[in-house]
Amino acid sequence: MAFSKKAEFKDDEITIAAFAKAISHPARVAILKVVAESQSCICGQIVEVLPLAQSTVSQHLKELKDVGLIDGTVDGAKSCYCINWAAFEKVNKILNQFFEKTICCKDGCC
Amino acid sequence: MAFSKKAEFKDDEITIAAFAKAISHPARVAILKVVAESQSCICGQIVEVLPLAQSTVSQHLKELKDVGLIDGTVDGAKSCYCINWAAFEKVNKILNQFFEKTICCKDGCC
DNA sequence: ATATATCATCGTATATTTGCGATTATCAAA
DNA sequence: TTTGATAATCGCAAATATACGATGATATAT
Repeated sequence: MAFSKKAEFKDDEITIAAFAKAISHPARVAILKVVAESQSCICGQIVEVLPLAQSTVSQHLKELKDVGLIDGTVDGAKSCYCINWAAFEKVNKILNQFFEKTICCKDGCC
Repeated sequence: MAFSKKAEFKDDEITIAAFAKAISHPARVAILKVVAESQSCICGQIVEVLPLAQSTVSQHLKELKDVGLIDGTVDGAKSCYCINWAAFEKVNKILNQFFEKTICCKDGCC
């Protein structure tokens, strides 16, 4: 393979793909739901409800944090994760725009 | 790793992740745009506008076909790909619902 | 019938992701 | 200070994804 070709695409295509990638694993979808819906968003409580080890959950949390969907604050020995609602809405908007703007321009193909 | 844990999550989480995965690579985002917007949707023409080899594009097309986003019809020696607009709308709806339904239920965490 | 064009599939190499245990760092409590 | 709890990070193994050239299959053109 030698190297990835991802960078050779258009910016908006790269952005859409990156955001989609963030939610392209069930664990991360589940984490977002748990963090959004629970009163507290302590890492340990997320681990409890997921069928994954603590270190694995931590990695998924990091990925979501890297893309901006969640914020993490150190709260003593614990870490508190929260949805970044602004980013959350932005991702929704960008994905939605992709689908809305990709409209049928063809007359009779297929 | 031994085995994937994807199957241990909830159905809707798996579905959302699978659809997101389909558009988690810039090449597939680009392909969807090209197929939707071009008058014809011949594989060769898609290859022309992408920085990828024919076999690679064919693989990405297969992934999009597997998830239902596009249909492929053999047209003589050529292959004609089209957006499955029903599936396209469904994916948009499901992703959108995930974002819309994941609302803030917390009062004062973080 | 042979040659050419188009595209899917196979085989392969490399990159990335996923997952876990072990370790480390930090804070709280004893 | 030591102990325990929490969570990030490291190191490793295995699975998946990405990418391409080569090959195969099919249809068209000569």
